[in-house]
Amino acid sequence: MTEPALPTKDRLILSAATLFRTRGYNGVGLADLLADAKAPKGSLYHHFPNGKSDLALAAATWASDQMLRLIATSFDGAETFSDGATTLCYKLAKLFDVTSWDTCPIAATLFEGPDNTDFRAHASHIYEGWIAEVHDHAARLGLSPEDAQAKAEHLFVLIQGGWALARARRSSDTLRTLSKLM
Amino acid sequence: MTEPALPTKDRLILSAATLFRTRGYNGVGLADLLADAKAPKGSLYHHFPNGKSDLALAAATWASDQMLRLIATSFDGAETFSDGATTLCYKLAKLFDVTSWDTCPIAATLFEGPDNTDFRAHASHIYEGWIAEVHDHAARLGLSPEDAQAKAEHLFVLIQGGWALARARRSSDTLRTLSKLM
DNA sequence: GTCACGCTGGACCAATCGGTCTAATCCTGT
DNA sequence: ACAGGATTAGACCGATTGGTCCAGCGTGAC
Repeated sequence: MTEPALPTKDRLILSAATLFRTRGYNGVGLADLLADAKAPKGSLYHHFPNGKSDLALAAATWASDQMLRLIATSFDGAETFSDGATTLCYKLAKLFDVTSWDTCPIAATLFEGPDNTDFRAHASHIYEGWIAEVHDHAARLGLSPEDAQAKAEHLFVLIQGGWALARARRSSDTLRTLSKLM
Repeated sequence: MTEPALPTKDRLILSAATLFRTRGYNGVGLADLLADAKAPKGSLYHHFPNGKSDLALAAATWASDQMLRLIATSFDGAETFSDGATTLCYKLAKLFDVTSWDTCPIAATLFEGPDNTDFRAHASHIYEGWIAEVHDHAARLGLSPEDAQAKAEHLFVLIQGGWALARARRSSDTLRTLSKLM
């Protein structure tokens, strides 16, 4: 399941991102995590001195970077904001089908942790990063700063909500029809 | 915190709904649950033979009923669909401020359980119930069946996504501006 | 060669997990 | 008053939890 060629630290992050995403922070024990990453307990606490919580922050950041890249590639070739938004929704739908993601990985990983303030701040920072990325593309495509901000937040809301409905129905179609709602 | 006058079974459901909502299914141990409900372990397994998972289903149903009632009261006095939707968003914003809800209670309770198929089916059924309730009000207010369904799903998506953003920002304002997006 | 250090492997720990079981108690119908 | 089911109270259980600790491994520099 996990590339054995990857360095241990990366394998831990990848396994954590995958498992937290599907079962939530509290739903995954260190035993499962280490078995999936094929790493011993010593390595975990060497790379992440604070253990599970440190790993969760790293996994969330990793997942966020993936999302940022998805946003960038969706809008890079777009002529209009609407085009970029539609492409993003279709890419997310494909991702939904491939990985059967159960939740927004950030929510699953960060909104349960023991140290709520740190986790919550990190989650908020990540979400604002996504919105900022969309905002920048919107501005580049000609929207006024206020319109760009509004559109970016609107798209965020649609994607979060659309993902929730897609998960409940186990169908990615909801995500594909999202762009019609903008 | 919990009314001592309520029967034990109801106290268990109420505590479960509250705790699962804020910390997620796996984030709450039976010890916390029983302490909050001021009930001994024997009572739990008397009223809910399958223990924690039975209780989670009951708690989710209870939370869903609350939401259905909120939808009904929002649309009952409304002249147009838009009016009802706006009222609902404002009521949810107030609820957000009062309870500091962290997640959609259904998602927090049901999308983690050990028996994924049962839990998932229950969650899906509950969500469709919300959409159906909105659909009926929309149809009553003059929308065609197709429009009513589309509007109901659109509102569901906006609320789910808007709640996620409101939670990250710790501000209910996001929910109040939602109705402008319909 | 050998020293030092980043990393691994896993034994071990107290605490907590969800769940079982039985005795005591409460309540209601007669 | 009494019977008997419904409910409560909590001791107890094995499994698992996240975390600590240290001995050993591999590999570079000198």
